[in-house]
Amino acid sequence: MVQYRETRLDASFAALSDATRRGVLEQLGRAEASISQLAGKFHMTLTGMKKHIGVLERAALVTTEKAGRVRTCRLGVRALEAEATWIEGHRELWSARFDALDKIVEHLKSKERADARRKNR
Amino acid sequence: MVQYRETRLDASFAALSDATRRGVLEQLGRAEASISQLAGKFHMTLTGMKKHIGVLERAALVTTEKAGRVRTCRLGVRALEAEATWIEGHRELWSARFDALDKIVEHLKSKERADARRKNR
DNA sequence: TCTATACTGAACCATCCGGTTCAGTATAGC
DNA sequence: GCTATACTGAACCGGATGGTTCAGTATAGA
Repeated sequence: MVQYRETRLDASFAALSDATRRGVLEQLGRAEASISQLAGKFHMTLTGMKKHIGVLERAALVTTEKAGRVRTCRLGVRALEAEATWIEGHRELWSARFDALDKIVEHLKSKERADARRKNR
Repeated sequence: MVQYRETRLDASFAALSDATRRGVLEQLGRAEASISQLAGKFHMTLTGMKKHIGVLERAALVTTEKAGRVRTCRLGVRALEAEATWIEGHRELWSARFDALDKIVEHLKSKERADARRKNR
């Protein structure tokens, strides 16, 4: 039996799974932008881009603010923090296993070398 | 104009966007397991779990090997490496911005304090 | 006031997703 | 050889996704 309900992570990883949205994040990392600017840059209709922004906003990766006609998009504060934490937590698991594997391989190699020396004597 | 085609990342983030699959990764971090064992643990049909494993395998997060009737699943070597790299690369961007923000806030605060002192004089 | 711009929302479409059932194949063990 | 187990594959289902068009509202600026 396993606990598996972390909807915030669901939303963010889903948001990150689209190359256009990762591109938007990259873009917003350089400078804030309006929806129509982003739509232009990614060759997409305004409506299409607005949907992407909606996804990023729901995942709290982006925040937006409307002034007059223009909605300006910015990177969300604390964005990617939870995701990085999750991944790093699990990388530790992996790393431990790799280290163990490395040691075994190293051990085998040194044994091999010893055997070779013995043979050449 | 922006480059946005990195299908490997697409696949992994999509794989990670499902809580069941994240659970499976966690589980496989503790011990390797057969598909039916995983299916049992996550209250799902064999077929359903097999699909999840397929997704994880295509994202190279998991590898499997069939011996006799049983297909054993293990964490993939180098799993999560690319994903962590991407996220960390972008967190740097964020961090830089946060640091800048922190400085501004700090500046405003100290100014506020100075104003308060001046007023109280 | 008129017009161009910027967004918003509804509706539609094809495709994918998470899950199922059901029918099949292959192997372990008596 | 028989049977239970473990997987595989096809087909189906409802709902989400990524995109569009079209029609609307609101605001900036001449």
